[in-house]
Amino acid sequence: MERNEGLQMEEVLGNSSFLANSFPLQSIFDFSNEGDKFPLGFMELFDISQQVPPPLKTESPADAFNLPATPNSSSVSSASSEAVNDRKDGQPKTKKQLKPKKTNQKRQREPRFAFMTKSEVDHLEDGYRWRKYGQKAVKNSTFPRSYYRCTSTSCNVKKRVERSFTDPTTVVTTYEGQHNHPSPLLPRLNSGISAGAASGLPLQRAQSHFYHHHHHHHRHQQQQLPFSSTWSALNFGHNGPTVGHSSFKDHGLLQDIIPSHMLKEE
DNA sequence: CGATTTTGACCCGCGC
DNA sequence: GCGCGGGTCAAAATCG
Repeated sequence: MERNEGLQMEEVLGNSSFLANSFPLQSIFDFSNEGDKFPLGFMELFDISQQVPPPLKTESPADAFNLPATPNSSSVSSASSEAVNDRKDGQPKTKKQLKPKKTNQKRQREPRFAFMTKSEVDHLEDGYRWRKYGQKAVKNSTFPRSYYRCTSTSCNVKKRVERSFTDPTTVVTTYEGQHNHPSPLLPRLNSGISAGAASGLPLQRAQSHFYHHHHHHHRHQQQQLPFSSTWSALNFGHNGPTVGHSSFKDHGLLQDIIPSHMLKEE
């Protein structure tokens, strides 16, 4: 029952609310390891134009995110490498709608990383094309969670989007996997970074903060935003992510992105 | 008319 | 073994 990563993150976010006050939008990254071929902390990649001190032991994300030009702030969560669930396979029971997928292989979940962003639109533009393949109600939340998959063939990157229940102005976006192809959009700014992205570094575009004051006459998701501002690259920092304010080791939270006990706790 | 979204059925692991 | 909850499929409906 406790697998509400989003909520957990909210919690974190909530703790660092001061952050929210300082920045138009914020995000929380959640990833776990396994791709740390880069010596850089994600913060550095975050804003390549200016060097930021490594986040390694930052207790408060805010410190590290003292960038005027970078509207995004982040914290790390964790990812579970646990074999979560796969799809179907096995034998058709008595139903007719079974898909004969004879792959008994457990789909190992790829590391996931998530971040929260203040935004009115649920689906943030990130330079890739996605096809929605599902939507489910989130427990303890009135907002649903949407599941997207990268439309590029052979690219199995998945993305999950849900609005925070405790803070409806924020959306939690969780990415799973890495793109193995360049972004279909984007002018041409993948010079040095593309290499990193291609090798194993998830690259995520920071959202611009002037998101909302664009216009909001309807509730359509998918909104084009000015690709210009900042680029943020996420790097897995082996361990020692900065979440919330506590030291946050990798033994509790890093297991499964967040057990959630948001409202049930008390 | 092809690509994408919608949406209920189905799957699966887990806790009881 | 059943029910719950998260996740996925796929047919029908929509969109562009």
